[in-house]
Amino acid sequence: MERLELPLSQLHAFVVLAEELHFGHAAARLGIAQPPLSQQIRRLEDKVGHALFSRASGGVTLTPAGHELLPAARSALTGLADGLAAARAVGSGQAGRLRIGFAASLALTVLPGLLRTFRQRFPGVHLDIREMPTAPQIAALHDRSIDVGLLREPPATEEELCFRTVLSEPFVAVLPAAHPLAGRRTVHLAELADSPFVLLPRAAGPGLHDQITGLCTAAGFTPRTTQRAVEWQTVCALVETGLGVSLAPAGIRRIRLKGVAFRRIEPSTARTRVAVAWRENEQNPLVTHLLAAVSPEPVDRPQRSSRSGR
Amino acid sequence: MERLELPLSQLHAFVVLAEELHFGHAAARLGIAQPPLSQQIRRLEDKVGHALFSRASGGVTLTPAGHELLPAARSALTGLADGLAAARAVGSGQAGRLRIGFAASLALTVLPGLLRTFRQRFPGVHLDIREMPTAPQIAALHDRSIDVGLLREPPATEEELCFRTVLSEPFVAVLPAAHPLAGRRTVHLAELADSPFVLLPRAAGPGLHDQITGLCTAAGFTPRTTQRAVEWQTVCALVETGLGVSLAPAGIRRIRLKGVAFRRIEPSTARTRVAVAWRENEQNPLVTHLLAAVSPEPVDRPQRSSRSGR
DNA sequence: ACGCTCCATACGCTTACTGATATCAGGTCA
DNA sequence: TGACCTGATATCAGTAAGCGTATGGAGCGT
Repeated sequence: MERLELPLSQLHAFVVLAEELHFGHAAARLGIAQPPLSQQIRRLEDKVGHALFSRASGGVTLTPAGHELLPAARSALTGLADGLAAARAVGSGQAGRLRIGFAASLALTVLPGLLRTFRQRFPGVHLDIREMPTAPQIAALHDRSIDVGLLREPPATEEELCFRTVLSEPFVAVLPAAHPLAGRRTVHLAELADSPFVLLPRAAGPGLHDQITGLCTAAGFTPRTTQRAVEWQTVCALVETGLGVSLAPAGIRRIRLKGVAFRRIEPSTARTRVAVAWRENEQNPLVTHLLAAVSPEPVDRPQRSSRSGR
Repeated sequence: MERLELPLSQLHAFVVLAEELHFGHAAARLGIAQPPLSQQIRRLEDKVGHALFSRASGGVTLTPAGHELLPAARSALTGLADGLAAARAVGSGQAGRLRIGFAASLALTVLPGLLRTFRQRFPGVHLDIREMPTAPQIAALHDRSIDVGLLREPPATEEELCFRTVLSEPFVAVLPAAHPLAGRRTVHLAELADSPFVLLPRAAGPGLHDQITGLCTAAGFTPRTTQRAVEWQTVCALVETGLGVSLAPAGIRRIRLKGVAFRRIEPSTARTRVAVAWRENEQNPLVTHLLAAVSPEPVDRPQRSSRSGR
């Protein structure tokens, strides 16, 4: 690609003149006087090395060379304008692509609302949503295969990544309706020591799993896991059939099953944190927009609930 | 199409930097120092309104906006370079299209050589060759449906058209080998008065037809046309079978048939002129090139045969 | 801590593009 | 022939882009 010194204004003048075939009218359309237009065309012709217009008496005409250049000039101008507009749209976050990883346990709680909010605000953005456990999310953020992660129990410190807590959920006990404790409003964790547990496989979310078993250990027992399921809905279904009890983030209440009761846990200090994660120095403005969408205060509401975490 | 002030040099710098992802290397490839390159990119980013590169430590990267702009910039640059090259080619007459009309009687004489010469010199040019009588050629030149005409007996004066005589051909008598005059080297026109004539229909070339009959009239007789044929080859074939004699431009000798003899005519001043015709103020350089190709002196031969006509 | 790489910034200079006004030249038409 | 429209030319000035050299500052490795 050799050096081509060529102001686009000249191409623009050329295209307009090719359309008008009249120097005066073209100059008026360009908002300049006629002599400058003559100069523009002349300069362009000098660069091409041949006449682009024939100024014979009786009217201005395109020469064959001009006819040849016209489509290239036109497509360059429009293509460039479009490309510029597209780049601006992407740059301002009105368009583009955002790849989001999310923990399975959030599919029913924070994720739907977040997506709805974001899609409303940025309809032009293509969202790539993929379910993945916390650790793979961290890895995916590092190798740039996702842009934002929605995960539980963020690691305290991670190089080049930022985290922000979105939600701090208490735990609830998941009990079959027939369970003796289901009549109570609050359940002490230790009271579940003898019940068989239904949990997610540890691999599906090691952080949350370890936290749950850690809570049990703190309450003085080791949970006896009789059954595992890969989704919370299945867990609830299994609990409903009386296969056992479970311990889950409060967001799970969204799953409404008749034979299942959700009860508050003591000690109530046990909480699981949901966080968004992203790369430091992220250049994609969509990430910033998503962070705004995920924040507890919607942008369009003036009030400040002062619940923002950092 | 709004005003977009955007030097192509910046786009070029952008594309090169996007390929190199290294300011120093890109600047070297562009043949400038590094600071100017930084300025170029910065100016372009200012115009776009967003960063196109991420200059994080560890390397330069394209931002999503830059990624969006890159293909548009690339295609604009290459498209423009191609368009410019094509326009130059057309402008210099190395490419393009040339529409040529030719009289039927030239199909075997000047036309083949002319086309061969021109094709050799300008292989990139597309030639549109169409057979048409003289008068339609004049009309076609006026309404711009052909660019060059090859015709016989050009009108003495014609508005906005130029003519140049290419060839001044004597006439020859076309005789069957068995004809009593075939043994002579030269034939007096009047001697053909009693022979039936084979001619082309007048409509196929009124100028030449009228000249032939005019010659006969000048020699004191009116040719008795017993047969007409639309091509000179057919005329010769008919002559060969003894159906009659004919009068034709000397170029017809190219048609070699055993039973046909071509003999010089007296008076030898009778000649038919072949001319090229083109529009005054023609902007297509191919026309000029064709005129050069049609001229008696080939450009690459230093010798001058001084036969050029005007 | 030092030096190295890499990019950004500051400064000064030159170029040339861009625009306007005024004027000229060629053609057409009344 | 003179009014008029066409586009070209001449001249001038303002602006901005382009370059180079010199320098600054951040990050990284030894």
